[in-house]
Amino acid sequence: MPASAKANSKRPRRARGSINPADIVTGAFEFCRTTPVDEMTMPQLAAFLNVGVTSIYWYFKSKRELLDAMTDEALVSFYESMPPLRSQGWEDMLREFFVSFYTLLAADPLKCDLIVRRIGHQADEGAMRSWNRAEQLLTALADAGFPPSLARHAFFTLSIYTQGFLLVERTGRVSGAISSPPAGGSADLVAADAAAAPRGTQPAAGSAAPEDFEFGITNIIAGLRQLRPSEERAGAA
Amino acid sequence: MPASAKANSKRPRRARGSINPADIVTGAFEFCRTTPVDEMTMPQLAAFLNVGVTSIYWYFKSKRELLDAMTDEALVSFYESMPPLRSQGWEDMLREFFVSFYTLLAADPLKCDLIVRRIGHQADEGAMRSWNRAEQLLTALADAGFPPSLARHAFFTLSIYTQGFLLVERTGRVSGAISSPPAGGSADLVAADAAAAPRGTQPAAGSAAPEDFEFGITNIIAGLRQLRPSEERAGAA
DNA sequence: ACCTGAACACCGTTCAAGT
DNA sequence: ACCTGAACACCGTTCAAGT
Repeated sequence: MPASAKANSKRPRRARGSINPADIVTGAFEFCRTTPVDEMTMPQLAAFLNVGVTSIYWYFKSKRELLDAMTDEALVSFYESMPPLRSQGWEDMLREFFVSFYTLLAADPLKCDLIVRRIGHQADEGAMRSWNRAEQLLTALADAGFPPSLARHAFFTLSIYTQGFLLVERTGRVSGAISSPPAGGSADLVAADAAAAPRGTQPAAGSAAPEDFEFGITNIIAGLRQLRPSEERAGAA
Repeated sequence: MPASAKANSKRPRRARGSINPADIVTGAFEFCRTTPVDEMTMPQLAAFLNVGVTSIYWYFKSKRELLDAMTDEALVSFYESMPPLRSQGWEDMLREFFVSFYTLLAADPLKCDLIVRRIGHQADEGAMRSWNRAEQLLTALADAGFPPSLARHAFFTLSIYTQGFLLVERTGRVSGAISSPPAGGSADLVAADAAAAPRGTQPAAGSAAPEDFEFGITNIIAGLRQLRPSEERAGAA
């Protein structure tokens, strides 16, 4: 090939039906295997997909809309990959569910960013669909004697805790927060250390996270055990 | 004044000592009384402060550094505005502390954005300083028979829950999540509704938040009561 | 109908002055 | 030493074509 083919690109024009929304979203996910979503750029994505930037706007009328589509897909895939509940007792079911919840998202920064960190951008049309596992849980709680409102609160509390943990972990503020007494004896609730881990790469998931996460779950479930109406006279009436 | 003084601005050059980091940070806070931080722009801020954009870069070598400074100040001001603890028992102390925590940040979107939503950008030099209230709490827990590691976990769990709640609330995903049974009986953990509230303005803090928040605190504290080593033989040895 | 480059109004940041 | 406009390489988005 000639040595100095200056600006040799001029990508050929693509055929009429050669792109579609699904491909774009899929491509965006692939692109984000390399780059954090927050850094994904329309021109960059277009180059990656080998289309003109403006072509993307034919299918998504804004970047936000594209991110919404990605979030929808992330949610569906997330729900699908939640393993079915094996446990029988309500306590184990709750624990199992939220440990799966946490594990899945902690292992997938992109999904975590889309699902937990992204802001209330949408009504999550796609969310309601594949969402029956929660029902299962609520039912189990009802069977165990929890009144509906208490059951929902329980579910909500665990969900908030899980999301909070993922958030704080993802922002790298969690590494030695619990395990290591800060020598002088000082603790900090929002920014315990964040100095230990290297900062260049992905926040790098603080050290002892999984056990620390499970403690909170244990704690909340213990509380629910206590908050549950006593069962002695539950069967009657 | 003449009708068509086209581009009449040409702001006069400022004196040599007329800006300083403190003023810039203060100005930025003032600017954000009007605009969400995420939308604050260096040119906009400069215009608001009546300085050249580049002047800001003399004191802060990047926008990130400026935001860090803002976060530091937000943290200090946050700690200072935490009312002193009145309660005596460990349970009430914990509740009081985290309710204050929540109330303060829920009422101040800017501080919430800087402290909770911003990412692990720094070691929070300024945080460790005014941070003795947590000590107080840890001590109270120790006095109540909690081993140090358990006390820290307790504190951490409550803190994570609080931050998670603020996050989810700030992103507008919380409004009717608990109070209203979704008719069909479906619940969603990440995006319960988000469709009810108007979306244009600030996420508008979902309806029944405070009670919902306190439920989780009650729940976690109840769990701690159960997790605490039994006191019967605590005074001995 | 679908794909596209050029262009617009912005951004964060740097440079090379001005005082 | 401090303050500054012009300029740079980007961004998201729109426009006016091209096919």
